Amino acid sequence: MPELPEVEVTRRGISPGLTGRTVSAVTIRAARLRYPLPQRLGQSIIGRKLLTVNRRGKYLLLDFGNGRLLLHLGMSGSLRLLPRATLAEKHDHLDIEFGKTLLRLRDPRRFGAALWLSGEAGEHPLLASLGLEPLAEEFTPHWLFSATRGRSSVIKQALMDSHLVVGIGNIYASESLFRAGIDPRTPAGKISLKRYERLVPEIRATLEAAIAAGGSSLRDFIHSDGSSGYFQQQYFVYGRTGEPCRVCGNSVKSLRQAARTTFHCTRCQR
DNA sequence: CTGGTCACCTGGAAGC
DNA sequence: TGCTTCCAGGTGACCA
Repeated sequence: MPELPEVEVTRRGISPGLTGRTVSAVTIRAARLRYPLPQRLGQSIIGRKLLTVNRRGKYLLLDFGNGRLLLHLGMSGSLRLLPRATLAEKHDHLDIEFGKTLLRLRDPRRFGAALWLSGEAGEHPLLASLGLEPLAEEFTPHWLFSATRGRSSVIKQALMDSHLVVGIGNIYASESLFRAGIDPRTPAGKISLKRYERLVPEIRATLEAAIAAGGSSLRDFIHSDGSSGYFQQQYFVYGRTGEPCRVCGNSVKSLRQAARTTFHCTRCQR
């Protein structure tokens, strides 16, 4: 379930080995994921150098100078660096070869995306409407307070709205709200500035801790499936229905919000 | 414009 | 054992 931390760890995992390298081959094995795959990608990037690997929200942007390859991992996607000759398996949809190294996109549930953006990345509709980066300086308690005035939707959904703030998915929304002591059912527009002054730092701390946890497995990243360590961190509430709250011992509860499961502690979060 | 719901896809777990 | 059903999740589409 790649949320912002997993995508950032992926970026840090592939960037050093690929930046400045020249594309030697491209293989596409599927017609589409969320969107049709760019079947002519090879014509655009073979012989060109990868200049940078950037992240915007949960999107990765590989800049080749003449355009950018936008990648999204959906909920089951992964990117790995492998030796060129590594045989492809069932859900390996896209390979980009850089000499003897291979960048491989695997995505069993096909919720991910690969798009070739020949124009300015910011002009693409998928990127143009994105909200603030939660780790950027602009994401302040006062900004979130102002942006949510008049919103009747609950805070859990507001945090997961990528047009407001990017990168926070179901896991980190529940975890951040627990750490801030806020009931996930509270309307976002009714939360005080004082409470956002607690929530914003907790969002940052949650994301940064997850990046650090994944970062510790970066060394394995190159040769493994990239999943080691990411999800083995200790969640406070996520996926712990019926288990004791790590802070007060009360039973962790779950509920459905917008067709998603939310986990919370009714004693710690009010 | 806002908010709420659903489809997309597949593998794995749970239920029978 | 083997079949069926449910669930997970990010995001855009769609509707009220």
